[in-house]
Amino acid sequence: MMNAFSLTDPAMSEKTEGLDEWESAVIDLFLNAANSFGLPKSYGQIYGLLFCRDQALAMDEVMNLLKISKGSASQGLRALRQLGAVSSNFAPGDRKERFLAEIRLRKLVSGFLREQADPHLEKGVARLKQIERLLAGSGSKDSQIRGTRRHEILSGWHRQMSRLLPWVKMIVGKSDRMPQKNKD
Amino acid sequence: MMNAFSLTDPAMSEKTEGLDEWESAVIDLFLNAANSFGLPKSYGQIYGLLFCRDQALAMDEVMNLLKISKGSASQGLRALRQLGAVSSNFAPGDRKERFLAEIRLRKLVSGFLREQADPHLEKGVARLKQIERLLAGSGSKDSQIRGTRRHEILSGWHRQMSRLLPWVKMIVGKSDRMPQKNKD
DNA sequence: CAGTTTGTTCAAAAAAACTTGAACAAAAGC
DNA sequence: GCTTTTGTTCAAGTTTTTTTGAACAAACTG
Repeated sequence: MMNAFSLTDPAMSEKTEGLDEWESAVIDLFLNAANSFGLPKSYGQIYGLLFCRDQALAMDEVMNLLKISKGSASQGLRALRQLGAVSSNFAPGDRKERFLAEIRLRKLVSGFLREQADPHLEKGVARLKQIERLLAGSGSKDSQIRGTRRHEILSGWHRQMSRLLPWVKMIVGKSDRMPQKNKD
Repeated sequence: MMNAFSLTDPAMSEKTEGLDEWESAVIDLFLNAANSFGLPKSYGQIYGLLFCRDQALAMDEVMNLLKISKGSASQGLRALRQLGAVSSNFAPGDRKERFLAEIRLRKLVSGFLREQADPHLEKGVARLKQIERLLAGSGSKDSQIRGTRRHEILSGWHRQMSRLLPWVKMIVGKSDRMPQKNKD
């Protein structure tokens, strides 16, 4: 139950034990991608590892392969599941929860938008209302007119962004299916 | 973090001297937005301030109104110009460079994508090539097959993201013009 | 039930990102 | 040329975010 395959060179196995070179490169790719999306590096590493594997991995395997702490693994896996980027199976007769990467881009994008973009749009509504409220307060007549214009501009932006998101999901959804395996 | 705006308290007006309440709220909105986009807070503040104003502001005015350092103001304004989010005019007979916010959403979005998304896509090509190279290296036959599949998936994602960006620019561009003034 | 395995939480440590301000350069005025 | 104004750079300081690991809880086992 411990490992899937043995390494050819025991001397090199200390550093990236259990990971092939290409896997390390993929993990590093996702590490950087996570950073760009404003997510912790460890989330990217975890996703990258699962992305490489056909078999679902348990938390301790993730910890050991990536050499990250229990806390990071636990929090990372939870957040990724929340984002819809990994799913978990409780294999029958096994106590461990095992994790698998979601590889359909459409799902990844829509999960990300749902968790990151949608909340911001909602908060935006509240902020616009607050600005509207403040407009009546202090300030010269001139400032109030200017403020009203700015409020209108921001409202327009908000409307446009709200319209954009469904399109993004749609466009990415098109032809999401990969050449080979279709796990849908 | 020293955010915020004083609510109806004249005693606190020292802090946000020169800013109306609604302006502070707008600046705070952009501060948060910048954070969400992975940009430093100060960039958001600077853009927010310029967004509020009809007149172009000089760097020292930005510094004083926002109470930020010279370094932040200088770097922030430069980065924002690079993003196409602010433009600068050298008023004739004036030594100071003065800055104005770009308020066309289309321009903001395309600038952001150009500076942030496009470079990542380019780097992605290089990374995919690197993975391809590593695939031939160490690893069992089984791992190589798996790696090849993953490489194909990533290539597909890359293609899709490349297709998406032009659409985003187009969709946001549509009806960018605001109800009132048309500055195009 | 006592012992073991599995997973969560959170305070403290470490790392990363941002801001500051003083030294420096560039250009204009005198 | 010398001084003043304007803007840049970057090392050091500050703040924020992320990671760690030990204590805790929950669930299974025998």
